[in-house]
Amino acid sequence: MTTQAVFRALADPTRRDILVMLAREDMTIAEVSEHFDMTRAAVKKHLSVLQEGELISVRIEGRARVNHLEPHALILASEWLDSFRRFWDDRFADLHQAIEAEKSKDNKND
Amino acid sequence: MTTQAVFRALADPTRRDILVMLAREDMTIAEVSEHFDMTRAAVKKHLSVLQEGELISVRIEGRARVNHLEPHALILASEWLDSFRRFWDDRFADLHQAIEAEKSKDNKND
DNA sequence: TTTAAATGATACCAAAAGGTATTATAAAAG
DNA sequence: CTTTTATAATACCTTTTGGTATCATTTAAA
Repeated sequence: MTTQAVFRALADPTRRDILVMLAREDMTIAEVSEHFDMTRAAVKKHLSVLQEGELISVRIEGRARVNHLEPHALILASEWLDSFRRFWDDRFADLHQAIEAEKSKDNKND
Repeated sequence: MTTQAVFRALADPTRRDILVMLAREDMTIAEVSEHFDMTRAAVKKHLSVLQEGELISVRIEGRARVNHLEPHALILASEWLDSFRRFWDDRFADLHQAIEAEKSKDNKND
């Protein structure tokens, strides 16, 4: 697990969506695929990238592969970002409202 | 500024290194380039990506372009990750030591 | 045991990413 | 004005990325 593997995994919007989905419940490849307009093979590739970055783990149940969120690696990214916190902490309150506005725009664009 | 633009900007190790450098002091393209084994043009491209993600701003001083860290966008990424915090908070203490070990390996691999 | 379901594996393709080299501009210095 | 410095812009190249299609493999079900 490297910082690079984690940030690379987070760089794709499909993969970030998959993480959000897996935060709610474990899912098979087929179940994850239902939520996207792409082939199962493409989704499988994204899941492989997430697994390489160790953001998810997989357990095999019969013929199914059940994907499970592994938050461990996310801590790495979170801590990397935290090292910049001194630059924004003192004006965080001022910025908070602006960020909320940005985030609502975001949902339409991502 | 979108979540996508921010995570895309963070996906490259050179760009993350640039952010760390700019956290210490504002720098021109030439100054940033001195720290990397690539052409100024390549560094300029990375700076453009960082600017598109609004992780840096640029002010023009004569013929120089001075790059400046803008932590605002980093908050967006930080908050996105924080939404997963409930998955790791209760076992954070257990994981902390393992993460420190991972990070020291990291510095060699990134 | 045949068949259907879930996934794995491979080859292939187009677009994007990361890089170089080259040429053009704009501003400071002599 | 000429020259040097700092950067911009463009064309080009190679590798990676995100996707498809196809075929093989494994497991559950009829």
